[in-house]
Amino acid sequence: MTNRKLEILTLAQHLFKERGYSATSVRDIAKAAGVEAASLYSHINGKEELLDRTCFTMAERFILGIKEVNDIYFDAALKLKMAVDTHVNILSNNIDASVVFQRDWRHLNEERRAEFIELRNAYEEEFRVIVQNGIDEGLFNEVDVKFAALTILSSLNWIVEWYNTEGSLSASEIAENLYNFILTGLKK
Amino acid sequence: MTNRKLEILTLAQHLFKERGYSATSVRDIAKAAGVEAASLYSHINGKEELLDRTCFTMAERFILGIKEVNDIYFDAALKLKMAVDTHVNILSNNIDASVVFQRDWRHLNEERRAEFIELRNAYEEEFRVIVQNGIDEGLFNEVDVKFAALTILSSLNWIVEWYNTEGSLSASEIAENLYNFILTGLKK
DNA sequence: CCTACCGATCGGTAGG
DNA sequence: CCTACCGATCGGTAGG
Repeated sequence: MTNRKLEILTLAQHLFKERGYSATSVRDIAKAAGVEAASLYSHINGKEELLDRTCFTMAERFILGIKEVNDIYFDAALKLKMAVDTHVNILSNNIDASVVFQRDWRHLNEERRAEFIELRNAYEEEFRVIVQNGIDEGLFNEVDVKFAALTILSSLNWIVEWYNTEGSLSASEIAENLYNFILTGLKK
Repeated sequence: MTNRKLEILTLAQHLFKERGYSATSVRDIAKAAGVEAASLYSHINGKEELLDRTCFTMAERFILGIKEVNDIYFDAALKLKMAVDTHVNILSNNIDASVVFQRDWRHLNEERRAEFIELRNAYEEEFRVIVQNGIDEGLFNEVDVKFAALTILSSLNWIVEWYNTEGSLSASEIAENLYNFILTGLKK
């Protein structure tokens, strides 16, 4: 990918985040890039390619992250801690792309959408395995594993709605707070 | 609101949920209603009215729900339990509208969007107050109140992504699971 | 609720 | 990277 193409992709991701994929026109992206709409097509195949790259690049990042965590750590609680930390770090380092990844994957074409859902399921499965390990090791309560994994991921994903790089909490601090919340809850 | 208008609104909410507000055309809605696009305009003022009604009707439901909870209960843990139950019940009884409420409010016009954000903030504030009460009463850990309220709400809101009325868990069971998770976390 | 139609904008192409 | 342009579709209106 050329520098210029990456530049266009980054601009597009920002617009997609702000307005949504469908409500962002090729002309909006062109304007942000300082060129005419037609000129974009010497760099990209079409609008959908920008969505596709965003969704699959993010999916790869998340999957790579969780695989690394699972390779390095053995204790389920530590695995969960590191998985949360990795997830939050990927989100906070790619806020625009993360929102698109979470919200606009529905606009992928049928074939790619199916592939995307498979990748997302594989990622969620890794979280389920960690929770199951924790239960087997006697560390975690005997919760519904599927339910717990979804709840954990949803509490993580929402941060893209309010996270900003100039906020009082760093990504690592947010991850630590979230991990503590997931592990011990509100109760004193 | 006439029956026919409510019918059109319900059909629109379903399409908005599936495709997103921007990617749903007036003709899509008309087709679902079994009429020509022009015929819709004897019932509605425009596409945006359908979004507006959806967002604000849901906002009112949530706010009414939390006010009722705060009026009836005094103990912070019980308040939280009932707030979670009410929230999950509203979500599960209005899945289509809930998704639109959560995702597509961005497409409201500037003025209405500002009003909407205020309502949402007011709702979140009620959750913050409950968490703060719990801390003051010595029931809850001394967490960051704003952070905790956001995390609680995010873990609740995600259920619209996978909830289906024929699933093995009822809305009340889901609410109970979520409450237990929020209160005590994973740790044994 | 319909037919007929509006101007605006859409994603994208041809040709340079 | 541009000008010029394409057919398709958009939200919506006029008039019945």
